Amino acid sequence: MKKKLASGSRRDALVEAAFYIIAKEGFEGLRLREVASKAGIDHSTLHHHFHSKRDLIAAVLEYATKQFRPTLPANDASPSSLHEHLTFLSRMIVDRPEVHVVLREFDLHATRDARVRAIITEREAGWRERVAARIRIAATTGLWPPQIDPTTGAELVIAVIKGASFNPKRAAELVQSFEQLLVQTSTRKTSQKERS
Amino acid sequence: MKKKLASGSRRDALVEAAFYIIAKEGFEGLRLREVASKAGIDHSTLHHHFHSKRDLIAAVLEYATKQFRPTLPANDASPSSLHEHLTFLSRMIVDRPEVHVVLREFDLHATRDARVRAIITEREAGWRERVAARIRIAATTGLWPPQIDPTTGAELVIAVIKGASFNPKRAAELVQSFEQLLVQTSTRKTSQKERS
Amino acid sequence: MKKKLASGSRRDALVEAAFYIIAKEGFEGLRLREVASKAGIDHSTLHHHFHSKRDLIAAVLEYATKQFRPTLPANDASPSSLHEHLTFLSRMIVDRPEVHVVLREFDLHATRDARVRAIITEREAGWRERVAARIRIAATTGLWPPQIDPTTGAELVIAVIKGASFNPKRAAELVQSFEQLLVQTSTRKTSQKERS
Amino acid sequence: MKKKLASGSRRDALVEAAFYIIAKEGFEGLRLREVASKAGIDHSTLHHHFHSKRDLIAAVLEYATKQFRPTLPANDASPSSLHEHLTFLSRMIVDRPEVHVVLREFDLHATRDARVRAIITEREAGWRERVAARIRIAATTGLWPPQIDPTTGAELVIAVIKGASFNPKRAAELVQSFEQLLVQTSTRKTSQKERS
DNA sequence: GATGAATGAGCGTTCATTCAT
DNA sequence: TATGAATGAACGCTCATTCAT
Repeated sequence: MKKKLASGSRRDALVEAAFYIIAKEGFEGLRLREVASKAGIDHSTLHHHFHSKRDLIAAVLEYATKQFRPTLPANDASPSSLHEHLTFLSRMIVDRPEVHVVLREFDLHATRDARVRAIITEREAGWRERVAARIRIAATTGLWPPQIDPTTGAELVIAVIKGASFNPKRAAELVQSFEQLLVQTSTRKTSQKERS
Repeated sequence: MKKKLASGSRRDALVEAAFYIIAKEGFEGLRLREVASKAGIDHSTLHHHFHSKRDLIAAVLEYATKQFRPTLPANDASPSSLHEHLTFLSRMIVDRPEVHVVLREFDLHATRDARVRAIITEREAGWRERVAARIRIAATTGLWPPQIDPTTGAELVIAVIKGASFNPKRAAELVQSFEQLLVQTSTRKTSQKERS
Repeated sequence: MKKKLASGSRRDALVEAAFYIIAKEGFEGLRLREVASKAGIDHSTLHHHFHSKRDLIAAVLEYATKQFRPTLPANDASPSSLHEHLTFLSRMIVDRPEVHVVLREFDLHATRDARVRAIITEREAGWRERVAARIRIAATTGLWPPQIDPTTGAELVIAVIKGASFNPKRAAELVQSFEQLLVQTSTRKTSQKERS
Repeated sequence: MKKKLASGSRRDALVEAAFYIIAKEGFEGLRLREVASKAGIDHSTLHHHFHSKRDLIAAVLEYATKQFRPTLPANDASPSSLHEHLTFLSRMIVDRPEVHVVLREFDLHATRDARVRAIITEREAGWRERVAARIRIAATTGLWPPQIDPTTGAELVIAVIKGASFNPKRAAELVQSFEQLLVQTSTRKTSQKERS
């Protein structure tokens, strides 16, 4: 006998199953039958929860991006909030590489699926803004080089994170050395100001 | 009437067709019938040139990585060789975004296909070494911050390029601002030395 | 409109269709699409009932061997049970030559398919034993020449039946003359005993 | 460099290769590419020797039946010629089981290919006649029971041989016990005559 | 909501055959 | 003779989806 689950949790189980399959096999390896069987239900029942494969995929994207939320450091206004953000992200890459791997799959998938593209674009816009905000704060305390404008800087930060996610083993040191570039520049800048 | 092509060119046509399909549709959208018809031959003839789909995929990977070779700036020993490399790569992302998109597809695909993984690993090791070598030169002329060791630095450079390839529109400015971080750090460093 | 059939009967229909195709075309001529269309369903539905072609083939083998069961004379202990068995088998060859033809196909196929081989070996061992048992009874009543041991005799009987199945038109007279060999030997034996 | 072979020997090599493939894999497993590569030539060259697959198959049948010729005991008129024939055939089954296995494949194949059927029918008619002739001689010397007419007897002999060919391991003892049936009947018969 | 049966498009691959060289 | 390239039909099998129960 299968355990009866609360209304939404069967849906959640399906999304999680799909998430892990995409992480392991990529979009090429995503088969609804396998998703359903991982969630312990018949493959035709899956269609009661998701009208089509694309619906499930969209739900997986939502799930993947939400992985960040619950653990995101909230103190956005702190001078070290950029550092905290980078630390958080590089830890995510190390501890849960699947999350970033799946998101990279979605980045590439976005060009082929308008629905995915819309979600990705919107989420990324939000991320970019928040990073830019943290950069602005960091800039005021000498933790970000002022000659690099926050918007482009946010783009660079995002690129470093995405790039690092392809190499989870070295992601931590890689992000750390990126931060060295920022901080030493700023420190020096500060000391110059102090000297003058 | 069958078209007659020089030996090998049919094969090349198939590889190029597959390359562009992967760029547009991803691995999920790669169908041998479509590849063959794009190359103007019957789909069963494709198997005369490539034993299996995996063989074709491996050939596409070789093709994609070779896209860099012919246009790579050769002057490796120049002090600005790192800058030239970065400029070259960011231009590639802008001018031929497909090449990097396909390579990102392969990065993700590598985890699922040992043959692809082997090629990717080997090529990337070569790239990493060459970048590290350029970094060492740059470090001697103050174009690279000496506190960041060349090996980790190469990793960082690669991450920036890979990350930038997801955003071709802003790749140029993004890479440029990354270089600003390097140069200004070094410049300042230099001026410090001069001051002392 | 889809036809609705009682559960299992679709499966049976597929097995029977495959059986008759093998009888007519041999294993070389067995195509799943043809099997499915003979059973009135789409060829992909066949895979809902049989995971693979080999599964279907195994089911056909079970079906073919079961053709004997329902009509097998049960009175194994009767002195004439061997005769009844031979009569039954030669009638089968005449009336339903396909059954034996398919079984000969399986005999040859067994060397190439371990699953088929296992089933064939097991069934044949059972057959051999039952024939040997009937021979033992026949021997006690002078209907089997005692100088031929029942195990080898069973082998001989099976060989005669298999050989006869290649020539359905003359199978009856052929088996009959084989029995003449047995009976006359025994009769003579008996008369010898009587004389002594 | 391939050795140049005399005109017919390449053809022979193809036929032999096909023969052994049929023995091992059956008609289902017979692929011209494999035949050609076993004979050391390109698969399209095979079509210079055999117009079609059916032509090759017909040639294999000729080859298989000819396997008997060179070693067939010639002394047809000897009283023991039937015994010699049976001994020869059962030895063939033991020593070269492939020959009989292939012939059984052809027996079944005959129903589907008129050309094969014609050859088989003709060869078998010849065989049947020769066996009947030997039986007639044996009958005159008490080595065949006179109440079984030579034509039907030939059929029985052929059936025994065909049936035995499915079980090469026991073919020898099986044929031997068949002969016991014949000889003892006759011997007894003879002794009866002597007694009377 | 859950299931089993069914569908149809399509996939990678095979293979006998043809043809130009 | 021999080969490599090409063809087209067909094969076993997959998979998202539909539908009646």
